[in-house]
Amino acid sequence: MTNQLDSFFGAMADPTRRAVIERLASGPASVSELHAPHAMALPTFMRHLKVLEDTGIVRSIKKGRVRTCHIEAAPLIEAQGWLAWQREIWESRLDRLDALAQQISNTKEDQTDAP
Amino acid sequence: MTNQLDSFFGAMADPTRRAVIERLASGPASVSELHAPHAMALPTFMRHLKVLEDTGIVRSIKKGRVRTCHIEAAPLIEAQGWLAWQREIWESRLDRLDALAQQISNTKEDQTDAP
DNA sequence: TCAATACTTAGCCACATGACTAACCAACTA
DNA sequence: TAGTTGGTTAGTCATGTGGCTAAGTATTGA
Repeated sequence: MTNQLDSFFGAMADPTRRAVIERLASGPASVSELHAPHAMALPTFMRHLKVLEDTGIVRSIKKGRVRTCHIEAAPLIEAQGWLAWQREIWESRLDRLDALAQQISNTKEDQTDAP
Repeated sequence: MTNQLDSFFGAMADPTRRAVIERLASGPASVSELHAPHAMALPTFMRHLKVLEDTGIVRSIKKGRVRTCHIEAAPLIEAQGWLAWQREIWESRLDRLDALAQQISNTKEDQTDAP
């Protein structure tokens, strides 16, 4: 279960791989098209692609000698969800602290007003 | 610039570190409190904490012999923003494809209707 | 059919990462 | 003040990751 997030975040931790995602967000592309802007050997680049495919972020089909890649949104949405969830918990806690702080300051006011 | 995302995603790629975030989302805690549920040596755990601190996701203050940690939302929000941005591009592209598909099917209807 | 194209496989190397133990320091507490 | 608690530093080790070259396979176009 957490394994999904492990490999997703791991995949996104590399700038080359994030660049591939950014490129693929605007439409499918072949391996060499994706490789072109990156100054590294093709086999090295292919291994980055493999990481993305293994994680399920990218899918590809080979037709003839060309492999075309496209993006798969599900893992991206899941990770975004996890982050949103954490943020929600964190922010609701801040709200509670805020409420508590107000409560305390109100009590204080009562005390100073009363006698 | 992208370096920020690099280290953030790298930090989140480990289940121990994500568990720490999940714990800290519901309030600050000391190192030993954070360590307790994890079956690993303290120095090992401390290095996970260091990764989180270096990335700016966690801050800590030492008072006496106790170090108390709390979460810092900014990097979390930034990463969420990046994911949302990618998703937006991807979805708007799907919308455009959709519109294009409709346009084509309309043209087809016109053609079949006309003669 | 032959050469170019588009990957693919195999194998190597350097450095990063995650885990451990052992020993240490500093601050409470009895 | 002596022991305990809470954290820290140092050093070792195995595995993972990102990079390379060299050589191989399968399509495609001339």
